[in-house]
Amino acid sequence: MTVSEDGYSGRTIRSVTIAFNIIEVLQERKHVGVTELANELGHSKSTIYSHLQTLTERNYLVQEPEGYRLSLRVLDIANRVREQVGNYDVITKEVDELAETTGEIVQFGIEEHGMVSYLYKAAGDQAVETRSRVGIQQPMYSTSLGKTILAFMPTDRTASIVSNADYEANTPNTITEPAELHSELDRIESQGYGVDDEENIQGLRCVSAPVRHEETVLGAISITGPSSRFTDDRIHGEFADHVQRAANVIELNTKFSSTGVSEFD
Amino acid sequence: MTVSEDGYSGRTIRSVTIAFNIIEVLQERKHVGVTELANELGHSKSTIYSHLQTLTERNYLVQEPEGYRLSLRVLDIANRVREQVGNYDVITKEVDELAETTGEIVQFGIEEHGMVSYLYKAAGDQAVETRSRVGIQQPMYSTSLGKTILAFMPTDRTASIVSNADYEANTPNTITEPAELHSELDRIESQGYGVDDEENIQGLRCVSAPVRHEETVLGAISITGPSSRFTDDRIHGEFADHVQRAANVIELNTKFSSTGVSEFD
DNA sequence: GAGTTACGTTCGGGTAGCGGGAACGAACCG
DNA sequence: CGGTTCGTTCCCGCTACCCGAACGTAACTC
Repeated sequence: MTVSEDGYSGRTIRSVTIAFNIIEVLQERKHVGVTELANELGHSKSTIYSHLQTLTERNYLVQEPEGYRLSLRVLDIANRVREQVGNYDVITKEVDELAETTGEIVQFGIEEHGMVSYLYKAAGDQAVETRSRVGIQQPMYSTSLGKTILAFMPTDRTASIVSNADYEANTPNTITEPAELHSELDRIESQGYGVDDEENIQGLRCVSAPVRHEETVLGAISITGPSSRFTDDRIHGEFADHVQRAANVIELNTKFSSTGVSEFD
Repeated sequence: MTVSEDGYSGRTIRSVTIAFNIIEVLQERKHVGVTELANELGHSKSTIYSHLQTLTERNYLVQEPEGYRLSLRVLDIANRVREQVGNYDVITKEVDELAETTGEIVQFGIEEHGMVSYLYKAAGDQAVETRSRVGIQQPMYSTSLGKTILAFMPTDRTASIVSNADYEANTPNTITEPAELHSELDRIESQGYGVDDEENIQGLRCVSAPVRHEETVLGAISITGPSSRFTDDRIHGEFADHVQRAANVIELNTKFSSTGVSEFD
């Protein structure tokens, strides 16, 4: 199968766009009414109404006296998605344990669409706030998870992502040059783990280790915390050890539950 | 706001239907290709292709060499939905504890669309298999959760659901008569908990208690297990106590996080 | 209780946005 | 190298969709 490069020429379907606009508003606010949505999304009430009917009939929405709201159906889909990803149970176990022992934020991320998506997150008792949340995306080049995944991907995929990213400096430390990124990736590949030194958020440092499978990476696990607690010594010492050990456990326990048979030549 | 009765006259939108058909196929199988989907759903490849583009652009799908797959974005939506429901954390805590102490299946359900939707489920170490799963729906009249919720709802809503349900006997014990159901609901209301005596699945019995808030019900919590272990004595004794206590804890901890202000007359 | 406002819902028409079919290019096979 | 199968593209025609306007109803005001 061929995977098209970026730049969508295929048409995007208007009605579907509207439907998901509605769903995204409903993510933010629990109950929304027809008129409210119509104003917000710039469509007529009748249009919105038809969409709401469709979504309700399909059981993605529920109509209540206060307005429409997302139904629990989404939870079912989410569970299926979790099941589809490598060994979700092992991942949560390792992440939870690491969060408990270190007291910091521990996350597991995978690559999607040239960005990092967070699959699971646990916060230890000293954990600071971050902008990440399960299911959302962040750039590859400015996070330790992203860089670590990039470093262990097949080289062509890495190259494609590195060259197609639009770099934006979140902090003075953010890497915004493909060349610089490539050499950073080489360093990560040889040392076996990646570090984010306030490149994504000022004051926060992270360490990540990859979970590898055959020729590619399933994802990576990271510890995040304030620079005050994340000294060079600890980062390259205990923290690097921790993430690498956890990544290893996940690797060993992950009987890659892919449906597709891996193709050998 | 007026809430329309069943019987959709509003139009349902074809493209949205197709989009969700795709998503539902992707729930079952991790990776699916264009041609495969086109055949399965009875549309041309170009149609499917446009939809896939739209969904991918919106980040609900990811394109991989093996085909398209659902992205982690869904997990974010699911988390939001959980946050929107009353106090999710308390509910999981109580359900987990009850599953641990009893060893059986414990579930929390709410009413949606005249059916029971499962919000959370935990299995104790002796737990048997059931057909329920988080996010899916089951009839109100044949489950203890459903009957219990019905019993404590505002009477007009109860009446509407009871009369609009299409009754189907899953087992010889299933209640299929509105009149009979109403008297069962009265019994549940007066005794404070509901029982399912092999009405939904042969060999399984359940006990449920309602979580009430002001004039209505937020949901109900239930214990499920094999009739062999669920004798009349235990059901009306320890099990009824357990669910009622847990429901009570949830009630007390639930600062109803509704956005809408409840209307008093 | 009339008048007002705001809501969800219904209906029909005109148009552009979709769905279909066919063709292209790229992999992969023997 | 011919055959197959995949994803992708393109264009044409029709229909399904979006809009606007009207309706019904609940709630609130004075």
